[in-house]
Amino acid sequence: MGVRVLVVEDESRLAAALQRGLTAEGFVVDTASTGPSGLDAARHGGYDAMILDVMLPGLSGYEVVRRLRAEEHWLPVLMLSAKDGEYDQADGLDCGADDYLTKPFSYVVLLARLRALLRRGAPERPTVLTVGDLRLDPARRRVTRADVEVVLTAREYALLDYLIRRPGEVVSKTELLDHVWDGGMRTAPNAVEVYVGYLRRKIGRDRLETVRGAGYRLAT
Amino acid sequence: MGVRVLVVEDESRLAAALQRGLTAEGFVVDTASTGPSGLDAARHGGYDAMILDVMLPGLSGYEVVRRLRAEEHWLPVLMLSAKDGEYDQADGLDCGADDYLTKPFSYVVLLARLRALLRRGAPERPTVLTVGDLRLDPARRRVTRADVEVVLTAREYALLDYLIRRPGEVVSKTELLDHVWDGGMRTAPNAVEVYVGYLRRKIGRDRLETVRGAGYRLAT
DNA sequence: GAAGGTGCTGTGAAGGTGCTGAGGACGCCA
DNA sequence: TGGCGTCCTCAGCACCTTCACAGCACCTTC
Repeated sequence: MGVRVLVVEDESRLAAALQRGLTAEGFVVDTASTGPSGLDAARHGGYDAMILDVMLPGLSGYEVVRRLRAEEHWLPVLMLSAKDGEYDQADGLDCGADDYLTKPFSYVVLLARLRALLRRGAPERPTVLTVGDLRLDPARRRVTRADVEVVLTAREYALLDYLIRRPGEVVSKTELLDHVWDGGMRTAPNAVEVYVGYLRRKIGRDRLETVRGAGYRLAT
Repeated sequence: MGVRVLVVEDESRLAAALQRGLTAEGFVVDTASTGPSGLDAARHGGYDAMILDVMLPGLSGYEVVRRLRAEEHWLPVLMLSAKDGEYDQADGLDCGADDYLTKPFSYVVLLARLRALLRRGAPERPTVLTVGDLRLDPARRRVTRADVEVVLTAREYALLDYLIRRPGEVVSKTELLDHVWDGGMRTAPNAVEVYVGYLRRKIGRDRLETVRGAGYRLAT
């Protein structure tokens, strides 16, 4: 007997597509189209995993997971949500979901994540990274300095993210270009200098040391 | 013998669920239900990790970690807390916890984080090269002499890096030109002499011996 | 002791390295 | 369409590093 998956999704076209696709992969799929009916099915249906939309009539996806967890049902939950900004990924994970996908998503990615969940491997949300009074929360994509939020652009954030995982170590421009920028993109090394400059203005000039001829170092 | 985990949680249903789940995963699990008893068990039980609720009778989870850390117990701690706003994630991390989960949480996520914590147990200590009171840390690209930082230029650093890996051995100028300078560049051997001079001024005159007609040797 | 070899160091030129402000390209949104 | 934010390039500048050179000190050899 196959692996049983519950799909809770009110958009009937998407629900049907998922059911078809997952069935073709060998899963046994049931669907529900409202919050309450999904919750009920999850409680009693003996499923191995649940794919759960956030926007549902009757009860939101968040609420469904929250109630399940409160009742100590540990069914793996993969949440789906439109990227409308109102809700974000951190909310989804905070309410007890195991993984999270933003619409529009790739079916292949969904499948991969579902399989990972079934293997009991929730994606690890990294801890909040801290260096001095600088704090970076990857799940929320938030950076604070002395508890004051610092607003960073995508690139600035990616740069800080890379550096803060190796505090005190010297990281070369080439390495940064490879990992923070797209390695194949042939961005000029000067871009690194420019963004180091931006970052310094936001997190403090002395926090990011230049090691001439070698790279940059986040002061510990 | 398995990995030993201590669960400190006063809600008995959750404690039981965790014990059951973690045991099924192969962990050896003990539980405590109050702050003081948890602290005591953590001190003396030889656990590999602790899962610790914040709200506990007798002594809060924060206080438990704080006291453990004050006594220099570095047991990995995963904190659990209700997201009621009064306490937040930062508090948990600030008081010395290693990771933090907000209730309601996903069991799979808890498992993933716990495993991450146990893995992280052995923090990677990059090699530091030492000769006498001279220390060179390649990752941080930092050189200290009697614990005082010595600031080196790129070339000086490269030279010292090369020499410190062969302490006590005589290294010829040609070899240095080949490895520290670009071998093809046809730099005059005098450059080596110049940089040996620079280095001597910074790390101490007697640390770098001249072997006339043969090369240089880093005194051990 | 003279002569030549070897190594040391101060000077200064050349060029390298990094920082910054300006501004173009692009995508997004109203 | 225009305004805005972001990304990134470019050019100019300031500063630092590197290295050649030359003069000198010292050692070795004869």
